[in-house]
Amino acid sequence: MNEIKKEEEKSLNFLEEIVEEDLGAGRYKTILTRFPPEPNGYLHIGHSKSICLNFGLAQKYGGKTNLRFDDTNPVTEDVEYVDSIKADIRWLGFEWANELYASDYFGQLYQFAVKLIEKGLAYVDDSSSEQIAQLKGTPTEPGKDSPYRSRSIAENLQLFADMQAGKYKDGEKVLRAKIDMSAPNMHMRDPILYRIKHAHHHRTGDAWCIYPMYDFAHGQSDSIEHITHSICTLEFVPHRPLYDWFIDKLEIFPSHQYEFARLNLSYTVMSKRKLLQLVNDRHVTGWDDPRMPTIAGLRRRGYTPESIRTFAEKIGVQKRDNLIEVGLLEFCIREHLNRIALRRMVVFDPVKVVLTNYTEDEEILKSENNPEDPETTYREIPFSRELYIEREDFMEVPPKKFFRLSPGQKVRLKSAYIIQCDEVIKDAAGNITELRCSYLPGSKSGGENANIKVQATIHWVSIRHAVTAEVRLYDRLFKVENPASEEGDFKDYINPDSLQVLPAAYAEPALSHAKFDERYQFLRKGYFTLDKDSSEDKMIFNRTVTLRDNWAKEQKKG
RNA sequence: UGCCCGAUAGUAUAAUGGUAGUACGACAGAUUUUGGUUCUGUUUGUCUUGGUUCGAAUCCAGGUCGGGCAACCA
Repeated sequence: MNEIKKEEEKSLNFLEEIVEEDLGAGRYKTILTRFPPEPNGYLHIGHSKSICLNFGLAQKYGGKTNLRFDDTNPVTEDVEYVDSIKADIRWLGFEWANELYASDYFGQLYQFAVKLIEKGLAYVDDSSSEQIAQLKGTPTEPGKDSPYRSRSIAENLQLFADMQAGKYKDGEKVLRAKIDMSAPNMHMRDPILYRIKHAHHHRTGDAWCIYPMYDFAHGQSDSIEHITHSICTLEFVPHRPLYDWFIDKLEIFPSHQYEFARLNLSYTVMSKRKLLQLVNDRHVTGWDDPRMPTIAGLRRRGYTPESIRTFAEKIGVQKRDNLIEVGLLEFCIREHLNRIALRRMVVFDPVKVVLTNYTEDEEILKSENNPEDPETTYREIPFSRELYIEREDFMEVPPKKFFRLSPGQKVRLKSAYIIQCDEVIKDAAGNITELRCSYLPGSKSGGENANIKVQATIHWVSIRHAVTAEVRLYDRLFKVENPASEEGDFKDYINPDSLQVLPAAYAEPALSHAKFDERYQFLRKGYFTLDKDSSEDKMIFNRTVTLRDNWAKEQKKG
């Protein structure tokens, strides 16, 4: 009976449909995908969609995925990025079949170019970039042939060899495909195949002074590796005819390109160019600033690989432009952290509570590390006469639906006693400095008065036993949903309050053993993780995400 | 004003000629020693106009709107 239901739940996305169709028709025995980053920046959450798609597709259908660095432009690329990209993919939980570089194929690509020249399908052009742009025409007007277009095959062969041999300076000559200067698709108007760059390449060093363009490298690299499904983003759709043209003319393995819509996330930006600006202009502290949508930033913020993979799964994939609500990402991380995070009590903005009728020196109480854990373990929490509670958990004149502490009212201290507020002490300026309360004996867990109902349970710490920690609270980086589509400079929409630092929050002593790979829920506050800036004598916590907060919602309603 | 891609609740995503479904959100309620979690319920949608058909989100035609394309970037 569940057969049909299950079938429905597992509806395929359009890429899975293509793969199943190809496999079913026997076009391939097994599939091979690839993730092809250019090592010129850090990976971001948008890349994780592509990573999950490429690796996920291969995993699902028993195939493999190559990691291939698209390193055809030596001036923008660097090994720093190669290393970070590999680390990020591994952290996300994927392993590639082969680590490859487009630069591995420079020799073969050169031979492909020679073959095209020999077939009369490529020529060396001496025009300047301005002249080439001039003759290219516009989307609505056809282009015109270059004066160098009709050079003989022999001359082209010689000139191209000279280009490769370093006889010319940057920009003096290019190699172009001879296709159709009046093609309605701009990419087919004799695209440039090779340009001269006397630049040091991070892998091939100074072996080459000519470098292939993206269009002449990507498809051929796919083909060399026998990639069956080359999945990329929508902006490459107009490149596909060219991708196919090269494969056809070169008579090489027919890889096929398929395109999907890139991920856009609300309240952030997703282009490397913009992210680089944020770093360079010091709007953030680096590529791994916890407010950045980079994988490194999300990791430092406390996101888990599982949550990002779940997110990629949930957003699905299609060819229409999209703007995903960041709320969905937050849902995914909360869902995971709720299951794994250790509960701890931390007071951010303290107000002192003195239990006037508490006569013991101290006592040790117990509290769950994680109530969601089927095998719940417990930690010890010291309790004493003087405590801190959150300032916002007390109101002298409470509004209607305020359930917390107020004069004459009772609340429960989590895993401890019920207390009642008897007296409010203020300084000369009228600020509340201390709350004099009485506790209800026998009201702690297991006690004879433990079942008395109170409206709220709040967190607390014993002042004498508290440890301090710096807490960094993050908010969205931008004030608007889609900064990239807004008028003017996207940086004008940066949220000035995206970081709030609390130099000293008061935590229960159990938190002093915090570990870098551990996740914590500060009760009623949110999920936190230790930041890499922490030292032996100073703990620094990043807020990954807040808890859902219906009380805040209620307050907003007025 | 050329070529290409796209349009299903607020946001995503299914339904592949036959009951418009799911998730997130929102709203309401139950449970709760976290105003958390969990559970239950409610809410809102096929861009438009024609056509084909017994039947159209789906096929066809026109329109509208959104996006991409004129780097010696990828």
